[in-house]
Amino acid sequence: MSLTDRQQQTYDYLRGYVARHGVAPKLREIADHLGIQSRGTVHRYLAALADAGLIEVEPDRARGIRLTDSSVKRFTLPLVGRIAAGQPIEAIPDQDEIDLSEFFIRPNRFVLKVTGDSMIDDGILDGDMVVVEQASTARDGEIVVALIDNEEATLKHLRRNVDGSITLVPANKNLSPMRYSASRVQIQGIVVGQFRAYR
Amino acid sequence: MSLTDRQQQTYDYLRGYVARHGVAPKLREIADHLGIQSRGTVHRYLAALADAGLIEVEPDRARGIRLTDSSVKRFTLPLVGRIAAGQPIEAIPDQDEIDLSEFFIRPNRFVLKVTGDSMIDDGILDGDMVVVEQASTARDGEIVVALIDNEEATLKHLRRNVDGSITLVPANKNLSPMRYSASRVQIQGIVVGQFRAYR
DNA sequence: CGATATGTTCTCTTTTTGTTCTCGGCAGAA
DNA sequence: TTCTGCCGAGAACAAAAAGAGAACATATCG
Repeated sequence: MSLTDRQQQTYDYLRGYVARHGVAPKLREIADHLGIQSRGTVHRYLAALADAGLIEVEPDRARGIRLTDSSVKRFTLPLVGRIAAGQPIEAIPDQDEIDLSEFFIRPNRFVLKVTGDSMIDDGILDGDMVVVEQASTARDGEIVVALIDNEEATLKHLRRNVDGSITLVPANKNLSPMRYSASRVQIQGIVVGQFRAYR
Repeated sequence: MSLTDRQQQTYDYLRGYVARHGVAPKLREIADHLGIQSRGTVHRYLAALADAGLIEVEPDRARGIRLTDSSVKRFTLPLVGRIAAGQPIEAIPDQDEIDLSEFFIRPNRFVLKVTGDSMIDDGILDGDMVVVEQASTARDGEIVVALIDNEEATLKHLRRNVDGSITLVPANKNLSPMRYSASRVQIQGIVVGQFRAYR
């Protein structure tokens, strides 16, 4: 059995709403979206969707609609493929969805907003957000949040020198690496991700 | 079991308050925030939250509310502050959490993995992911996924010329803008975000 | 200690939300 | 044409939730 137009629209709206808000809408909200006044009519659509097995309804509960199994992972986006200059979009096999929470969300992580251009050659621009994992040590070459003399916090590449001192290397041709004794530099975290929103 | 709107609002306020002040608010403060007079009503919400396992309440204690471990939202990260070269980390007031789902997860969006260096001057590197919103038109200057002659897909800045033709502008000094008649260029989406994982 | 603030429990009323129903309009099929 | 299915409006009702506020218990602080 297939859905009518209105039932399909209701279902589409439901999925989008849940993706955006994490909870189901009220019947009134669905009615507003469909441009109708009657909650009763909406209820009939929901009954049809429940009948088709697409949703489950908890009786008498506000927002008591659940999407069944379906593709309702909240934090996933479809990963369509690879794009390159001069090539058509290439599909990526065996990976059709990317879970952003697995990408970024772990314990002991936090977000910093970046000001300044010291990492611009690594594609970390002024205004970008970086995801930082709390750590007091880091491997050579990693991007770290370092606190110098308990005063200045910076974002730099870490380089350990043979004599035990530490060099903090910016990713910006106009800036110079700075060398410090190990005691002056305290590592606060390691950059594990970066993101940016355009609008 | 899921939360009602008011319970959710109470919970959101709690999390923000704790992040800001380090301690839980009083019932009166919660009531003020919700715009109601009754502490009793607030208490009922707290009971529901405790029932859901999101908080623990120490009886009769002022500010005796604790957030449970499980109350860490899966898709939010604490936004600690701003980091700049040569400055300590600066706390950002009134914004304690960043919801990555609000940032990225919307209907009609998908992710592409970028190959190539054509947008490197905009901080979009080889291997980065871009979040694309499906669209057939775009405003001048926006980064778009464009299909040329139904064959080649590229990531470029859009520039509309006065004669109606379209110029696709790479963000790479070594590459040149390319001009096409409007009929040859089909816009498939607008880049609304970008992210990258380092390990 | 007393005074005040805060949390707890309770009842009552109002509002919101979901549920069920009837009615009529409309379009396409028989 | 009639019949049927889908749609929308809205009334009436039930359940849940919200809000107010009183009364009391406990904590906190001078």
